[in-house]
Amino acid sequence: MGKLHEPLNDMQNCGLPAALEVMGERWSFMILRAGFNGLHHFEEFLTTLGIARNILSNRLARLVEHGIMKREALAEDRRKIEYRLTAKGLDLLPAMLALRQWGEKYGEGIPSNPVLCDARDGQPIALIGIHAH
Amino acid sequence: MGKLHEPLNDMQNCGLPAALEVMGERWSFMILRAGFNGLHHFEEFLTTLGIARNILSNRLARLVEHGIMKREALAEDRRKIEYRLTAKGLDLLPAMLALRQWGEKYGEGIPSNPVLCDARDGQPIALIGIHAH
DNA sequence: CGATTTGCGTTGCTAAATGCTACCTAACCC
DNA sequence: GGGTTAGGTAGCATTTAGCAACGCAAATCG
Repeated sequence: MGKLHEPLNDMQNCGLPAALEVMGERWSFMILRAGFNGLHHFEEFLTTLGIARNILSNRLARLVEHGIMKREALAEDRRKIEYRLTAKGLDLLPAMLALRQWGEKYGEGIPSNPVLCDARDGQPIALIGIHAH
Repeated sequence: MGKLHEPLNDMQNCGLPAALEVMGERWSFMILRAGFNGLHHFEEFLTTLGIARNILSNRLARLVEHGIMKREALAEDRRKIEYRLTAKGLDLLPAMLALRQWGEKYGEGIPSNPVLCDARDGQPIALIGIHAH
């Protein structure tokens, strides 16, 4: 693998704080996961996640504000708002999966169900890991 | 790539909440990153991260409690405590890098400095992504 | 030896985030 | 119009984060 130590002085000069500004808040990752699983509506998130209404409202607004989800009222029923992951949001899939796989590996009584399978051969995808260039 | 939708009913039955129980707390990932960068002592974390003392104390204790770091007093100077990543903690590297790369990709004015380079050819490692089995 | 510094942590208090419950409003349905 | 539904807000209790000060034992200095 590679060398592990980078200069210490650029501790701030790094994408991690930027990423954590939104995704570090409570529920952000769970909402993201729900989004990946095909949920798109306020009440769906609400009942599936067991989050408080005001928090969910706030979190969705922040995700939209940061361009991770987009908010769109349906033409057929303008009460209904669709929250959908943007490209920026979809790009969080590796991070989400890596975190999740770690949780499955070390968590108690968590079935390691493969989330994604290859469309060609039906095999589960590989673990998220470090790969050479 | 694979199919994206998994059954909705197992929303809880998933490694993500388990992972977020520790790593979802504020500062956890930043402390982890500091650990990967060779920091091992309380005051180092404190000054480098700009975190409050009591929070750092609490967060380190929680990381130790969850087996992500281990706490060991140095023989040479028993005041000094070494906090080191365990195997479980090191296993968070892919998640941390994926998050960080995402932050670099979309963050403003964040230099995409390669954190890890291949020891053989000096090339930066590839982006964390989804790979077939 | 006593005095001081160092490393790590705790305590007390204020501010902010979270969570619960209830309420609000516009859009749809009849 | 009256009732329902989807999304969101408001008020208040609880939890967590943050700041500054203090505690304390191991090391170091004179």
